[in-house]
Amino acid sequence: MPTIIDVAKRAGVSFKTVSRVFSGEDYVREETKMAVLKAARELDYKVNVSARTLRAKRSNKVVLIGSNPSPNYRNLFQLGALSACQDAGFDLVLKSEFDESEIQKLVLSDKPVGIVLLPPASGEISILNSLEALGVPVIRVGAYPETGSGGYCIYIDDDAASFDITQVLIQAGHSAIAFLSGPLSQLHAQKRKDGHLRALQSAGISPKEDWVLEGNFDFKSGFALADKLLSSKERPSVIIASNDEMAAGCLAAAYKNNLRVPEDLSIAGFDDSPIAQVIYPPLTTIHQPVKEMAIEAIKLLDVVNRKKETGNAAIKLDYEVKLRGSTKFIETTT
Amino acid sequence: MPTIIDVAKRAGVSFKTVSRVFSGEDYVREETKMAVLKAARELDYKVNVSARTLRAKRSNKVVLIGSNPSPNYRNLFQLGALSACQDAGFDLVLKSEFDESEIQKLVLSDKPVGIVLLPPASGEISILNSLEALGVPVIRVGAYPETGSGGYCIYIDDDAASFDITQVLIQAGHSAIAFLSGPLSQLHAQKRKDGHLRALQSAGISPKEDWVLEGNFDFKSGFALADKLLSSKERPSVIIASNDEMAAGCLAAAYKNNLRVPEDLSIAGFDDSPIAQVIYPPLTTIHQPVKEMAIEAIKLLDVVNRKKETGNAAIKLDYEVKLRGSTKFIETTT
DNA sequence: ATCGTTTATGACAACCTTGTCATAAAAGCA
DNA sequence: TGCTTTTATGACAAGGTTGTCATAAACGAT
Repeated sequence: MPTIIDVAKRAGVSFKTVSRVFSGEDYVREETKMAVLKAARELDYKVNVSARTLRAKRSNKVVLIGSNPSPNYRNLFQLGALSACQDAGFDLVLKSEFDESEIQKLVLSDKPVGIVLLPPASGEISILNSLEALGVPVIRVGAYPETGSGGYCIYIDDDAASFDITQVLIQAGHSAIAFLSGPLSQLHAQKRKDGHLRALQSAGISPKEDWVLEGNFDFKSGFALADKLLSSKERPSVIIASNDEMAAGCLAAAYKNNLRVPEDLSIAGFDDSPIAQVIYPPLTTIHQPVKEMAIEAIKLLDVVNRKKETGNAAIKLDYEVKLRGSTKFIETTT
Repeated sequence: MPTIIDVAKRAGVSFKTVSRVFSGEDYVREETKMAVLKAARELDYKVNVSARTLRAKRSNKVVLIGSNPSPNYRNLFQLGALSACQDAGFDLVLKSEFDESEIQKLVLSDKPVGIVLLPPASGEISILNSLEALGVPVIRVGAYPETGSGGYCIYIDDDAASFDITQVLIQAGHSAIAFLSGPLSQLHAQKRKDGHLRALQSAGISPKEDWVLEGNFDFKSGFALADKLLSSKERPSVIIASNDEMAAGCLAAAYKNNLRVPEDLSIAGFDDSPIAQVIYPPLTTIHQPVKEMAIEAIKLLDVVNRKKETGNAAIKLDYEVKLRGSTKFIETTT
């Protein structure tokens, strides 16, 4: 493997200049830069990450902490993050849970480029604070800038998305609408509920208290709650779940109760995770650009890494209502 | 952060001796070793991986190449590999696909501890050969020692597992059995089919040609094939799919065709991936110890890494038939 | 023309570990 | 005993990069 010195010789400059080119330092003439890059290309030079890390006391690791209960969401995010990391030359290190002392050790010994937090960890202020104290850039996915003082946030407008999907279902002729929220201690779960209620209100529908239930973002709670809803006398015509896992649970409960979807019951989810299309009928849901969020997260870290200073920013991405087979359009007799 | 030198001072030995202790070299008195470890503990010393990698020209990266079409299988394996890597002090680098030139570059520049291949890449001899030529240890998951000359194999007996689940269903009273195989170019897909046919034969059931179909290990092909099976005149009483994704597709097709599972149709899968319990009814399937396979894979690499030499071995793990709600036991009127 | 500032480049040390070689003590053997 | 071999430890260099400092040229302002 060629080193910086080989490239320097070939380009006729000092090895320090080559270093400058590859570490993105200033003060290299455009002409010199080109010559260096040409020489590097000819030799197929690759920077030695270990040496760089050793000297610069900064690794190329990105730590992804994913304690999200939905494996589909996690998996999708990982995939996006993975390819973005490959492009940026970062190593993706996965941690399944947030363990303060472990992370602290990791940060101190490895000096990672940054830490990406998935919900619900991304919403916990105590976590944010302890990471900021370590001076490591933090990207919070699915968290809002109004929570916590700093860090970088990447999010969608959960409130508006929930409003939209509810509105669409109302326009489809539904009025007996049940809603399964996530744990309300999580801000995005709360926002999804808020948006839903707002849509009901603006349509003049008063929410039935028994039909707004709190789940846990997983299949099991979705199944249990929907089973309860469907086995009682008065049934909703549609259940909106706050994520796709819970929606899958609703679907299961429907079949258990001998109801056909969407003929007897409509179901909607949230996330558009892979599971949405691996069940029958495919799920009406909110498409969240999870992969794009991952890519933005890594891009952000790349910028922060180059600038060598931490700041803060918030990126709001667009969502999309996906109408699929799990919801029925009721003919309104006008 | 303390270095090897700090530890050496505290323990009253040379830094080289400390290095010996941490890199597992021979020729350190037990007594000295203990003193070093004590000093290291007191200082909370951690080896600097970059420095080690730089000097030893060997990284602590494990490359996991997962081109498996079942995201659930991949995800589960990743999780197991991840925690095992953390224990062993390895970094897990994920690659979604096998790209010969990319991998070659990676091996040459990073000198990874080893490469873990998931199916179907693990079964392709050309891949194995090109990796062996690079001299990097290869762990093949779901591949058989009889394929290819070397490397390390971790697998289950697909033939026997398929035999067993088929036999269980026959004993449950089924005789109209359809089977969806994976792509027969993949050896484990072929074995699952073989085991199935063997079980039919040993029960004196002659397989219907139209009921043994080749799918692609994904939801879509499972759905399409089952839809075809179920919309024809003569229906099987059970469909055995070669993995859970395809079984989920069968379930969807059943609902589409207005059939109740398991009342009108039984379904069985293979893998016991998370999806098996996130559908309704939960899937009768073969539990594959995917996490254990991942852990074994990393353990193997750890051993190989310490010995600094590549050999070969094969580890066969146990499977288990999981009977769940998706299959019906037919009362036999004796 | 002179001086201060910015731009561009180089020389050299430092980062922390492992590899190589040297050396001394202990053990094995004739 | 005297010799070779094994065990145990240390001194020192090397690995490829970036940080620091020095220096020279180019530029701008007086």
